[in-house]
Amino acid sequence: MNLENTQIQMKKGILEYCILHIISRGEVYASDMLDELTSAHMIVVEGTLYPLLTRLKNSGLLEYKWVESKSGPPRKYYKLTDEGSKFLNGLTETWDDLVHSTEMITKRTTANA
Amino acid sequence: MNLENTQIQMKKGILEYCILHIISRGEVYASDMLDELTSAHMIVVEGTLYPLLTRLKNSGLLEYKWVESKSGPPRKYYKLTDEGSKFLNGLTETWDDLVHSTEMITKRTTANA
DNA sequence: ACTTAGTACTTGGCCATGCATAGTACCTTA
DNA sequence: TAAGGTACTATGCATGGCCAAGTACTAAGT
Repeated sequence: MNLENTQIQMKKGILEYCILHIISRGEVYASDMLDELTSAHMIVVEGTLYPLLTRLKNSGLLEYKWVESKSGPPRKYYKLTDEGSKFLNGLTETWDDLVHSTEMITKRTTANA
Repeated sequence: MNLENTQIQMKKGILEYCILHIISRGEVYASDMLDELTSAHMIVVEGTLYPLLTRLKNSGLLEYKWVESKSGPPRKYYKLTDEGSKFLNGLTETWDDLVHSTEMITKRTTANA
């Protein structure tokens, strides 16, 4: 039980939410997402992102099309399906609730025993 | 891959943070924590809380003392160790960073492709 | 004494997901 | 042909929240 491990645990599920949000704003491929996540200081590695995208696609929340690239192999450009949009709405509510609940606890200063 | 499952995943690690925070404000036992978590709308069940407390104690972040009760079996009253206080400080920073990073992504409205 | 209900804590196994690591495949450049 | 970069894939592990069942102690009713 160390800090680094808890950081990892805290990220579980949140990443899914962030990824769906990024894709909701326009068609992107994996490296675009990594760039944006990195610039927001949300560290993610390939080995996490690619399996997540595959899971989301297999669940019907995402779809992609192959697009030729001028500098390398073709890329998968992702976008949300209708189901993905609905799912994202649900996640947004869940996340907002969670942040709010956490604030109710951590902003309290009086004891309760 | 459904909403309920993602809610569960999102809670990973965050609960640990909330529990440590509650204990940091005064000695409490498990039911006190459940009451406060419930009133903050953070749903937690016994089967989650008790193992978590045991893990935190075994890691040296918590310590407890038995206190007799007038209405049932004795209770374990928990408090933070010095190490637990330091750990909580680290978690606070991690959580604030994570919330901030998530906001940077979810409050953006312009596309990036 | 015995049963019933309530409170407090324990234990074992399941599952999803982030991560580490290694690997495949394609393109460009020299 | 070789070297390097880019993009995607596959396998297996560790963690922690959950479920379900169980133990143990107290109080109240008969």
